[in-house]
Amino acid sequence: MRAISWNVNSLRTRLERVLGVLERHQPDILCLQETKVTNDQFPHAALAEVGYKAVVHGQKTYNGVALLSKVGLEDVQIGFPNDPVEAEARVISAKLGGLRFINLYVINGKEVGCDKYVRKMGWLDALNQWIGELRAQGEEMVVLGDFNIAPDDRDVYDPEGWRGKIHFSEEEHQRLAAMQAHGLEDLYRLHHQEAGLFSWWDYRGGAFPRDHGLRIDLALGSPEAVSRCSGSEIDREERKKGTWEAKPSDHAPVIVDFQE
DNA sequence: ATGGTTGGTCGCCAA
Repeated sequence: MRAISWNVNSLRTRLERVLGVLERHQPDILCLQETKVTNDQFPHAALAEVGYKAVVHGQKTYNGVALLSKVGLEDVQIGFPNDPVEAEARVISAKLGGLRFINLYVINGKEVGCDKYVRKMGWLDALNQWIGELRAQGEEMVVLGDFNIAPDDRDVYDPEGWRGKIHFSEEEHQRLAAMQAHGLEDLYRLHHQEAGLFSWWDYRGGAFPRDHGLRIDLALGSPEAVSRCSGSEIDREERKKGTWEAKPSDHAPVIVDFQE
Protein backbone atom coordinates (compact mmCIF):
# COMPACT_ATOMS: atom_id res chain seq x y z
CA MET A 1 0.00 0.00 0.00
CA ARG A 2 1.37 3.37 -1.05
CA ALA A 3 0.45 6.76 0.44
CA ILE A 4 1.59 10.15 -0.84
CA SER A 5 1.35 13.53 0.85
CA TRP A 6 1.68 16.64 -1.29
CA ASN A 7 1.05 20.33 -0.81
CA VAL A 8 0.00 21.22 -4.37
CA ASN A 9 -0.40 24.98 -3.82
CA SER A 10 -3.62 25.18 -5.86
CA LEU A 11 -5.12 22.01 -7.31
CA ARG A 12 -6.62 23.77 -10.32
CA THR A 13 -3.25 25.21 -11.33
CA ARG A 14 -1.48 21.90 -10.63
CA LEU A 15 -4.01 19.39 -12.01
CA GLU A 16 -1.79 18.16 -14.87
CA ARG A 17 1.06 17.60 -12.43
CA VAL A 18 -1.23 15.77 -10.00
CA LEU A 19 -2.27 13.44 -12.83
CA GLY A 20 1.43 12.92 -13.57
CA VAL A 21 2.18 12.01 -9.95
CA LEU A 22 -0.74 9.57 -9.88
CA GLU A 23 0.50 7.91 -13.06
CA ARG A 24 4.17 7.76 -12.02
CA HIS A 25 3.70 6.57 -8.45
CA GLN A 26 0.31 4.81 -8.51
CA PRO A 27 -0.56 5.61 -4.88
CA ASP A 28 -3.45 3.91 -3.09
CA ILE A 29 -4.06 7.19 -1.29
CA LEU A 30 -2.99 10.72 -2.22
CA CYS A 31 -3.29 13.33 0.53
CA LEU A 32 -3.38 16.88 -0.85
CA GLN A 33 -2.97 20.17 0.96
CA GLU A 34 -3.57 23.75 -0.16
CA THR A 35 -6.06 22.71 -2.82
CA LYS A 36 -7.43 26.29 -2.70
CA VAL A 37 -10.69 25.17 -4.28
CA THR A 38 -14.29 25.04 -3.06
CA ASN A 39 -15.94 21.62 -2.93
CA ASP A 40 -18.27 22.45 -5.84
CA GLN A 41 -15.29 23.40 -8.06
CA PHE A 42 -13.18 20.35 -7.18
CA PRO A 43 -12.02 18.56 -10.37
CA HIS A 44 -13.72 15.23 -9.57
CA ALA A 45 -14.30 14.30 -13.22
CA ALA A 46 -10.66 14.56 -14.33
CA LEU A 47 -9.55 12.43 -11.37
CA ALA A 48 -12.33 9.88 -11.88
CA GLU A 49 -11.09 9.43 -15.45
CA VAL A 50 -7.85 7.99 -14.08
CA GLY A 51 -9.71 5.91 -11.48
CA TYR A 52 -9.46 8.07 -8.37
CA LYS A 53 -12.36 9.08 -6.13
CA ALA A 54 -11.88 12.10 -3.92
CA VAL A 55 -13.22 13.15 -0.55
CA VAL A 56 -12.75 16.86 -0.06
CA HIS A 57 -12.70 19.61 2.52
CA GLY A 58 -12.17 22.85 0.65
CA GLN A 59 -12.76 26.56 0.83
CA LYS A 60 -12.34 29.55 -1.44
CA THR A 61 -8.81 30.97 -1.99
CA TYR A 62 -7.06 29.50 1.06
CA ASN A 63 -6.20 26.14 2.63
CA GLY A 64 -8.18 23.08 1.50
CA VAL A 65 -7.39 19.39 1.90
CA ALA A 66 -8.46 16.27 0.02
CA LEU A 67 -7.94 12.52 -0.03
CA LEU A 68 -7.82 10.64 -3.34
CA SER A 69 -8.06 6.88 -3.61
CA LYS A 70 -8.90 4.27 -6.20
CA VAL A 71 -9.48 1.52 -3.66
CA GLY A 72 -12.08 3.22 -1.45
CA LEU A 73 -11.84 5.01 1.87
CA GLU A 74 -13.76 4.25 5.04
CA ASP A 75 -15.00 6.37 7.93
CA VAL A 76 -14.21 9.77 6.39
CA GLN A 77 -13.98 12.59 8.93
CA ILE A 78 -13.91 16.29 8.08
CA GLY A 79 -11.90 18.38 10.55
CA PHE A 80 -11.58 17.38 14.20
CA PRO A 81 -13.47 18.10 17.44
CA ASN A 82 -12.90 21.45 19.16
CA ASP A 83 -10.87 22.91 16.29
CA PRO A 84 -10.22 26.53 17.37
CA VAL A 85 -10.18 27.65 13.70
CA GLU A 86 -12.99 25.45 12.43
CA ALA A 87 -13.75 27.77 9.49
CA GLU A 88 -10.36 26.91 7.95
CA ALA A 89 -10.24 23.69 5.90
CA ARG A 90 -7.10 22.04 7.27
CA VAL A 91 -7.86 18.42 8.24
CA ILE A 92 -9.51 15.43 6.57
CA SER A 93 -9.03 11.80 7.54
CA ALA A 94 -10.17 8.34 6.51
CA LYS A 95 -9.33 4.70 7.07
CA LEU A 96 -7.51 2.52 4.56
CA GLY A 97 -5.76 -0.80 5.05
CA GLY A 98 -6.21 -0.84 8.82
CA LEU A 99 -4.76 2.65 9.31
CA ARG A 100 -6.41 6.05 9.74
CA PHE A 101 -4.74 8.56 7.43
CA ILE A 102 -5.00 12.02 9.00
CA ASN A 103 -4.17 14.63 6.36
CA LEU A 104 -3.01 17.96 7.81
CA TYR A 105 -2.37 21.44 6.54
CA VAL A 106 -0.86 23.03 9.63
CA ILE A 107 -1.11 26.80 10.10
CA ASN A 108 2.01 28.47 8.67
CA GLY A 109 2.52 30.92 11.53
CA LYS A 110 4.35 33.59 9.49
CA GLU A 111 6.73 34.79 12.21
CA VAL A 112 7.54 33.70 15.76
CA GLY A 113 5.48 35.60 18.31
CA CYS A 114 2.91 37.15 15.96
CA ASP A 115 -0.81 36.41 16.35
CA LYS A 116 -0.72 33.81 13.57
CA TYR A 117 2.07 32.02 15.44
CA VAL A 118 0.02 32.03 18.66
CA ARG A 119 -2.91 30.58 16.66
CA LYS A 120 -0.60 27.89 15.28
CA MET A 121 0.39 26.81 18.80
CA GLY A 122 -3.22 26.72 20.05
CA TRP A 123 -4.34 24.80 16.98
CA LEU A 124 -1.57 22.22 17.40
CA ASP A 125 -2.52 21.81 21.08
CA ALA A 126 -6.15 21.09 20.13
CA LEU A 127 -5.05 18.72 17.35
CA ASN A 128 -2.74 16.86 19.74
CA GLN A 129 -5.58 16.44 22.21
CA TRP A 130 -7.71 14.76 19.51
CA ILE A 131 -4.84 12.55 18.33
CA GLY A 132 -4.20 11.57 21.95
CA GLU A 133 -7.85 10.56 22.35
CA LEU A 134 -7.76 8.44 19.18
CA ARG A 135 -4.54 6.78 20.30
CA ALA A 136 -6.02 6.11 23.76
CA GLN A 137 -8.84 4.30 21.93
CA GLY A 138 -6.20 2.14 20.24
CA GLU A 139 -6.47 3.75 16.78
CA GLU A 140 -3.53 2.94 14.49
CA MET A 141 -2.74 5.89 12.23
CA VAL A 142 -0.54 7.85 9.90
CA VAL A 143 -0.57 11.60 10.52
CA LEU A 144 0.81 13.24 7.40
CA GLY A 145 0.84 16.48 5.52
CA ASP A 146 2.35 19.93 5.53
CA PHE A 147 3.38 20.35 9.18
CA ASN A 148 5.13 23.70 8.61
CA ILE A 149 7.68 22.46 11.19
CA ALA A 150 11.16 21.10 10.41
CA PRO A 151 11.95 18.46 13.05
CA ASP A 152 15.73 18.82 13.57
CA ASP A 153 18.99 20.30 12.28
CA ARG A 154 19.22 17.75 9.47
CA ASP A 155 15.93 19.05 8.07
CA VAL A 156 17.06 22.67 7.58
CA TYR A 157 19.62 23.98 5.05
CA ASP A 158 21.06 26.50 7.52
CA PRO A 159 20.22 25.30 11.06
CA GLU A 160 22.04 28.13 12.83
CA GLY A 161 20.36 30.74 10.67
CA TRP A 162 16.93 29.15 11.10
CA ARG A 163 17.11 28.30 14.81
CA GLY A 164 14.31 30.08 16.68
CA LYS A 165 12.70 31.23 13.42
CA ILE A 166 9.32 30.20 12.04
CA HIS A 167 9.17 26.45 11.19
CA PHE A 168 12.20 25.85 13.45
CA SER A 169 11.36 27.33 16.85
CA GLU A 170 11.33 25.75 20.29
CA GLU A 171 7.57 26.06 20.77
CA GLU A 172 6.88 24.38 17.43
CA HIS A 173 9.28 21.58 18.34
CA GLN A 174 7.43 21.16 21.66
CA ARG A 175 4.16 20.62 19.76
CA LEU A 176 5.79 18.10 17.41
CA ALA A 177 7.29 16.29 20.43
CA ALA A 178 3.86 16.27 22.09
CA MET A 179 2.40 14.61 19.00
CA GLN A 180 5.21 12.04 18.94
CA ALA A 181 4.61 11.40 22.65
CA HIS A 182 1.29 9.82 21.60
CA GLY A 183 3.37 7.02 20.09
CA LEU A 184 4.00 8.43 16.62
CA GLU A 185 7.33 8.18 14.79
CA ASP A 186 8.73 10.00 11.76
CA LEU A 187 8.33 7.36 9.02
CA TYR A 188 10.77 9.03 6.60
CA ARG A 189 13.52 8.86 9.22
CA LEU A 190 13.04 5.10 9.57
CA HIS A 191 14.68 4.84 6.15
CA HIS A 192 16.91 7.93 5.79
CA GLN A 193 19.22 9.41 8.44
CA GLU A 194 21.28 11.94 6.49
CA ALA A 195 20.97 15.72 6.54
CA GLY A 196 19.82 17.84 3.60
CA LEU A 197 16.77 15.86 2.46
CA PHE A 198 14.15 18.53 1.96
CA SER A 199 10.48 18.66 0.90
CA TRP A 200 9.97 22.42 0.45
CA TRP A 201 11.95 25.18 -1.22
CA ASP A 202 10.79 28.80 -1.25
CA TYR A 203 9.81 30.13 -4.68
CA ARG A 204 11.88 33.23 -3.87
CA GLY A 205 15.58 33.85 -4.16
CA GLY A 206 16.45 30.80 -6.25
CA ALA A 207 15.99 28.58 -3.22
CA PHE A 208 15.59 25.35 -5.20
CA PRO A 209 18.72 25.67 -7.40
CA ARG A 210 20.67 26.67 -4.25
CA ASP A 211 19.03 23.75 -2.38
CA HIS A 212 17.92 26.12 0.37
CA GLY A 213 15.14 23.84 1.57
CA LEU A 214 13.37 22.52 4.63
CA ARG A 215 11.77 19.16 5.38
CA ILE A 216 8.37 20.31 6.68
CA ASP A 217 6.18 17.72 4.95
CA LEU A 218 6.05 14.78 7.32
CA ALA A 219 4.40 11.42 7.89
CA LEU A 220 4.22 10.20 11.48
CA GLY A 221 3.08 6.65 12.19
CA SER A 222 1.74 4.76 15.20
CA PRO A 223 3.38 1.39 16.06
CA GLU A 224 1.51 -0.68 13.48
CA ALA A 225 2.32 1.88 10.77
CA VAL A 226 5.97 1.85 11.84
CA SER A 227 6.20 -1.93 11.72
CA ARG A 228 4.56 -2.03 8.28
CA CYS A 229 6.43 0.92 6.75
CA SER A 230 8.71 -0.53 4.07
CA GLY A 231 10.09 2.70 2.61
CA SER A 232 9.69 6.43 2.15
CA GLU A 233 10.95 8.83 -0.51
CA ILE A 234 10.64 12.48 -1.48
CA ASP A 235 9.95 13.04 -5.19
CA ARG A 236 12.42 15.88 -5.62
CA GLU A 237 12.11 15.68 -9.42
CA GLU A 238 8.56 16.98 -9.11
CA ARG A 239 9.88 20.26 -7.67
CA LYS A 240 11.90 20.88 -10.87
CA LYS A 241 10.40 22.83 -13.73
CA GLY A 242 11.28 20.04 -16.14
CA THR A 243 9.51 19.75 -19.44
CA TRP A 244 6.04 20.35 -17.94
CA GLU A 245 4.15 23.35 -19.14
CA ALA A 246 2.74 23.82 -15.65
CA LYS A 247 5.02 25.21 -12.99
CA PRO A 248 5.97 23.14 -9.95
CA SER A 249 4.47 23.47 -6.49
CA ASP A 250 6.94 24.79 -3.92
CA HIS A 251 6.54 21.43 -2.11
CA ALA A 252 7.64 17.98 -3.30
CA PRO A 253 5.46 14.86 -2.82
CA VAL A 254 6.38 12.57 0.09
CA ILE A 255 5.86 8.89 -0.70
CA VAL A 256 5.35 6.31 2.07
CA ASP A 257 5.02 2.56 1.42
CA PHE A 258 3.44 -0.04 3.72
CA GLN A 259 3.31 -3.82 3.68
CA GLU A 260 -0.28 -5.02 3.33
C1' DA B 1 15.94 44.04 8.31
C1' DT B 2 14.61 43.33 3.68
C1' DG B 3 13.72 40.91 -0.30
C1' DG B 4 12.54 37.56 -3.47
C1' DT B 5 8.19 34.48 -6.37
C1' DT B 6 3.89 32.30 -6.86
C1' DG B 7 -1.41 31.76 -6.46
C1' DG B 8 -6.06 33.65 -5.99
C1' DT B 9 -8.14 37.15 -7.43
C1' DC B 10 -8.17 42.02 -9.28
C1' DG B 11 -5.73 45.49 -4.75
C1' DC B 12 -3.83 43.23 -2.16
C1' DC B 13 -3.16 38.91 1.38
C1' DA B 14 -0.88 34.50 2.25
C1' DA B 15 2.91 31.60 1.90
